[in-house]
Parts: sequence; C-alpha cells; structure tokens
Amino acid sequence: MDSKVECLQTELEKLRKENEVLKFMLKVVSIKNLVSQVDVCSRDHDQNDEGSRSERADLRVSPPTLETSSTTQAYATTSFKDQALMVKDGYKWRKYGQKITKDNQSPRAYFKCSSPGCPVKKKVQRSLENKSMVIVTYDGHHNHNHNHENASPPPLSASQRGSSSPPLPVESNRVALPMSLNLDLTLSRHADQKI
DNA sequence: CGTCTTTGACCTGCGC
DNA sequence: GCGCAGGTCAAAGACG
Repeated sequence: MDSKVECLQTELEKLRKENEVLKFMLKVVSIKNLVSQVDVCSRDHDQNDEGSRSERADLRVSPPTLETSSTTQAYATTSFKDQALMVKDGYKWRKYGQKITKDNQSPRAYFKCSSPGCPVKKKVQRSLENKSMVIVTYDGHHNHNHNHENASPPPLSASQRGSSSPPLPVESNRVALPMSLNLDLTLSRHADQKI
C-alpha cells in the first residue's frame, strides 16, 4: 500500500514538474508573439539598429547565444520527456545521427536540412544547466525558404528569421542576431493549442 | 511502399 | 603511432 502511495506521489511530482514546464512554455509563446511584433517593427526601420537589438535581448528568455561566421547557436525550451530533440523551426530536418558527448551526458542529435541541395546542418543537445532547455547549433545557411511540406511556420516567423536559421542567404559575417527562443517543440504546440 | 528514425560502425581530426 | 572524441554513414526497423 505504501509503495502505491509513493508511486502516486512520484507521479504527482512528475506531473507538477511537467506543469511548470508547460507554464514556462506558455510564457515563451506569449513572449514569442511579442517578439515577432517587435521584430517586424524593427526590421521595417533598421536591421542593424543596436537599440532594437537590445530591446529584443531584453525579451530573450534563454541565455545569450553564441555565433561564429557560419554557425548560429540558439536555445529552445523543451520538456524533460522530450528525448527526441525534435525542434520545429519551420524547416524540414532529417536526423542522421545521435551521440552522447563527453562533456554532456544528454545525447546530441545531428540533423540535416532535408531540402535537396541545402547544406545546412544542426546539432541539438539538452543544456547541462537547464534540462528543460536545448541548445541548437545551426551550421550553414539555407538556400531556400521554409519547406512547404512541413507544417507552415508559426506566426512568429519574423522573429524566427532573427535567430535560428536565416531562410534567405545572408552574408556569412552577419548571420543571426543574438536572440533565440523561436523554436517550436512538440509541447509548445500543445501549449499553443491551449491558448 | 516510401519516408523517417534509430543506432552501431566507421571515419577523421587532434592531442599526447 | 595510438587513443579518444566528435561527426557521419548506412542498414534495419517503425510508421503512416
């Protein structure tokens, strides 16, 4: 009997944690809407405007992103249960590998853009500090727009352009803006539906 | 039946 | 040269 109670308690604890994650997702979704509005406005005026940049940085929920000449690092939130590391960002990805790296026990997933001729790859790995967050590293630039066959990109596509993978070919030195959090995960879709 | 994911094997670069 | 770690390949299985 006691074991049953314990079992239920752990189950309750699990659900509580999941609930917290979902709450966080809801926050993220609402912020995403805000971000897309801000992003569209700022793009209309000046893409390189530092002011709008910092404004967006304030809206960022995830840690700062890193970027190099051809790689972009972004952060996304996900649930503890989401082991597949499937991050929906408007493009169609094909998973080609998964590894457990030395510095992070969470598996790192390797994806290629499934659009023919598109050289873009991405790595998705759960963050060490925050297990509900995944680090998405994009490598290269898409030579096409969002895949049509994939679920149409969420209304936050404007902000998506800012962070994850630029849909249009961009000069390699000014790839992505230091912002993130536009990546849709399975759970966030549920969260969207709930709204 | 076609597409996609999984996963073990293989390849490659790097430090010692 | 060797070993390790990260990245990629490809066969097998799952799924719609």
